[in-house]
Amino acid sequence: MSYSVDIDRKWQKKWEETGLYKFDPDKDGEKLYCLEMFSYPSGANLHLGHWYNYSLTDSWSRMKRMQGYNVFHPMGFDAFGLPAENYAIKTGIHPQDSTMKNIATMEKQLKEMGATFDWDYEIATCTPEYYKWNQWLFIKLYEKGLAYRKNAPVNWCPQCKTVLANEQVVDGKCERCDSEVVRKNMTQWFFKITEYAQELLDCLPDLDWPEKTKKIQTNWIGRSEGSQVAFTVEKDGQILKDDSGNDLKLEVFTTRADTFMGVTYVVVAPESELCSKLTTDECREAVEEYKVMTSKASDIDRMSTTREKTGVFTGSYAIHPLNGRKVPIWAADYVIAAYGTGVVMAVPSHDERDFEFATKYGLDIIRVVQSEKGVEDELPYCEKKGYLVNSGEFDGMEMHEAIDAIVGKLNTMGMGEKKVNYRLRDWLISRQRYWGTPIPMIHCEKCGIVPVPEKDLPVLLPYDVEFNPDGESPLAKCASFINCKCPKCGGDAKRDPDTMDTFVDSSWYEFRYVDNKNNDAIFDKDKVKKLCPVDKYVGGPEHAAMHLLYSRFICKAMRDMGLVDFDEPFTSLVHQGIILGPDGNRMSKSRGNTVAPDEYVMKYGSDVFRTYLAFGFAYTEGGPWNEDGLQAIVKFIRRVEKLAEDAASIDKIPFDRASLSKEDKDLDYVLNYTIKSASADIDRFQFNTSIARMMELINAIGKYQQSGNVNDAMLRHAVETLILLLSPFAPHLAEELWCEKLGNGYSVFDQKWPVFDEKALVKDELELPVQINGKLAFKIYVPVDSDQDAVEAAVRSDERLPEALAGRNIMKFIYVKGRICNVVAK
RNA sequence: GCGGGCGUGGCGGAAUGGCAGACGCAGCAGACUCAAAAUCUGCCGACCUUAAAUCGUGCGGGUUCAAGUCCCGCCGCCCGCACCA
Repeated sequence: MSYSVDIDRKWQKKWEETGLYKFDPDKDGEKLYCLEMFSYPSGANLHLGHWYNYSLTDSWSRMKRMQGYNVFHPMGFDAFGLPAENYAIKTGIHPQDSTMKNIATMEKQLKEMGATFDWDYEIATCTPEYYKWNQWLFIKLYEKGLAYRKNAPVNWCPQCKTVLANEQVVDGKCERCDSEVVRKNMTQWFFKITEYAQELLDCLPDLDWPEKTKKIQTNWIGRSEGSQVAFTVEKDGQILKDDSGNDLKLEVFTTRADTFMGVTYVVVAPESELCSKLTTDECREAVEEYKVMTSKASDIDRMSTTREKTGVFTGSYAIHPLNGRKVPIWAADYVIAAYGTGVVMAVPSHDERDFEFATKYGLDIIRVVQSEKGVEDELPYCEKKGYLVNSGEFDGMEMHEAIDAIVGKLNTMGMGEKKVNYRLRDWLISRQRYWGTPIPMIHCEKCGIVPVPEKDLPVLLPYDVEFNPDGESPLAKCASFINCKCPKCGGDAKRDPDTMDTFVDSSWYEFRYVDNKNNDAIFDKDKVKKLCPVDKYVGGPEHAAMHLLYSRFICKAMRDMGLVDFDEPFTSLVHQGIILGPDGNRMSKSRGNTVAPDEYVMKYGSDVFRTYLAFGFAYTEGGPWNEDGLQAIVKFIRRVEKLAEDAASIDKIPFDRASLSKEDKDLDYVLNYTIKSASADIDRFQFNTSIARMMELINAIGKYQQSGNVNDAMLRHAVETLILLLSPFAPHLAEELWCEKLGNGYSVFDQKWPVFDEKALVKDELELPVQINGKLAFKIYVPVDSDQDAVEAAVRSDERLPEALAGRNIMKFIYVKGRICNVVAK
C-alpha cells in the first residue's frame, strides 16, 4: 500500500487506541515542555499558518521524544474574544455555539495533522472551569495591589461602539471597520505591569529569544534616565499652594537637566488635572476652548509629528528655582499626559519641538549649550554634547558634569533628583464586551468595591444577553447578572459589567495545561514546578510586545505570590515566518490568494503536506506558497517507499561496521554525516536543510545500489536510519514503513533517535582546495593528519602549480587545517 | 524622524571570514518506450560556437592572505515605535 491519506487515518486510529501520545509526568527522561501559542477558534478550519506552526513544532517535539525526553506537548483554545461576538452580531449565532463548534472542527483537524498532542490536557478559555481561575487570579492581583481602577482615556471606535485594545488600533484606525479611533475617558481596571518594568527589562538578556523580539520589548518598556525637577507656581500674583497648604511643586521630567538655565516656559498637557488648577479665571475660557479642540483631534492627527504645534497660555507662571525667573505656563497637546508628570520644561534653544513652539508664539529663546566653547551653533542645537553658557555658576561645564551639578544643587533645595522613567503604561484590561471573562467585582453603595468571595466563583457569563453594540457593556443590560447582593453588607449591589481583555486569559494558560482538571486551585504548585517553565515556545512574532510581555509580567506576579518558583515563563522562543499567497502577498480572502490546507491534505496526505512545509521555506522567514514544491515531496516520499521496498526483501542481518568495503565506507560516511547534520538542523528549527540532508542520503543510497557491491546489512541499516530521521516529518509514512513494510515492532516513535558515529566521519584522505591569491586554482588530496609543511610540499610539487602561478613568485603560504590553503604570489 | 531586519541564479532557498549557488523546482539533453507518463542518467549564474580566461551575492568604498559574511557611506523593501521631553 503506497502512501495516501488512508495511511494517515490508519495510524491515527492506532495511535489513539494505544494511547501512544499519553503524557506521563512520572515517566523516565528529562522533562521537556514544548508549546505552540494556542489557537483562536474564529474560523471553522485550520489555516495554513496553523499547519506551519503546529505540524513543524510537532516534528521538533517528536525528535525530542525519540531522543529520550519526556515531552509535554498540550493544545487548547484561546476561545474568548471579539471576532466570535461580531460573527454573532452578523449571523445571529451565539458566540458560545459557534466557538464550541469551531473548537470541535479544529480538534478533528489537528488530529488529522497527526500531531502528538495529549488531548487529556486540553483547555478552552471560555469554559467556566478555566475562567473561574482567571477571576481568581484577578482577585489575587487586586489583593496584592496589582489590579486597580482609574479613570483614563481609552480607544473608542464610534462605528463598533466599543473600546478597543491598543493592539486593535492600527495607525489610529479600528482594525476591523477602518474608522478613526477617538479618545474617551472611562473608569477602567488596570494591571500594574509598570511595577515590574525594570525586572522585565533586566531578565531579557538571559532569555533564549530572538534578539529582535527582545529589542521590541526593550523599546516598548522604554527606560529613560533623567531627572525630575520642580518649579513653584505663581497664579494671580500668589504662590500656589497644594492641598496641605505647602507651596505647590510643579514637577517635570527631563533628560537634559544641563539645559535647565535655558528654560523659558513650561508646558502642561491640556487633559491633565493640573491644567485646570493652573489656569487663571482670566484665561479659563481660552483654555477650556483649547481642551475641547484637542480632545476632538483624532489620534491620527495627534500622532503626526508634522502637525503644527498649538497651545494656549494658562495665565500662571513657573518660578525658576535657580535664577528666580518667572516663565509662562502653557497648555499644549504636544505634551503627553500619561508620560512622566505630564508637564515639561521647555528649552527652545536645544529642543526642536520647543523651538518650533517658541518661534510660533514669540517666547524667549536662550542659548545655554555650545558644541565647543565660544561657538555660536545654529539654534536649535540638539546634540547631546557641549559646554554650558549663560548658566551663571555652571558656565563652562561639560554638559554631563553640568547635569550632576545642577541636579545636585536642586537636590539640596528639595527641588530635584535623578529619576528613571518608563514608556510602559499599566495594562488596561476592562472591555465593554460580552464574550469574555466577567470581572469578579461587586460595586456596593455602602461598601464600595468588593471582590466576589472565592467560594462564589466562577461568576458565570450568562447565555441570554443582548450583545448588539450600543456603547454600553452588554452585561450591564442583563438584569439577572448585574443585580446582586453585596458579600459584605448583604445589601443591593451591582456586578462589574465589564469583561477582561482576552490577553489576561492567555497570560497564564501555560501553567493551567499542567493541571487542567484541578477544581480546587488554579494549579498544583508541585506539578507546575516539575514541568514549567516552558522549554520551547513557538508562535508568531506579532505577539512580541503584547502576549509575550503580559505573560512575563503575570509569571513574575505569580512568583511574588508564591505560586511559581521561577522568573520567566518561556525559556526559549522561536517565531515561525509567514506563508504568503502564491502572488507573494499576505493571504486574504479579499485578495483571493488563500491556500486551503484541507484540499491538499486530502489529496496528498498529511505527511506530504508537513514535509513540504518543512522543506519549502526557511522556517523563521516563511515565504510565498508554491504548489510545485508539493510534487517534489511526492517524488521524495516515493523514493523512500521504493528504498523501504528494497530493504524489506533483505533478512535482518546484524550490521557490522568492522568489515566494510570502500563503497560501504562511503555510504557509512554520508549516513553518519546525515544523522549529525539533520539532527542539529531540526534542533535549530532549520527544517529545510535537514530534509536536504536526507535527500542527499537517498541519492547516496541510490548510487550505492548501482555500485554493484551491495552489502545487504549495510543497505538495510541505511534505509532504517533514513526512516527514523524522516519520521518526525512524515509520522504516518514512517510508521507504515517501519512496522508493516520492514516488520519492525510498533511504534517507530518508541525507537531511539539515531546517533552518529564519530569514527565513521573520519576520512583517510582530505580533498583540499588550493587558492592563488584567494582564487581557486586546483585541488589536492593529502592524508588527513598532514601538517602545514607536508601540505606546502605537496602543493609546491604539484605539476599544475607553475601554470597557475603564471610566472609569479610565491610570497607566502597559508594553510588552514583541514579547510583550505592559499598561496600568496606576486 | 528613531530602532531593527532583509537584499544571493528563471524560482524556493544553502553557505562556523576559507571551493558562492548545497538540496529541490523549472528548463535542456540522453536512456527505457510504438508513443506518452512515470522512472533513471547527465547538463543547468553571466559572457562565449566551444574551451580557457574574465565577471558575478542591491550600489560605492575599506579591513584581510581570503568578504555573501566584518567596518563605513548610499539605494530599495519589510517590520516595530513614533511629539516619551
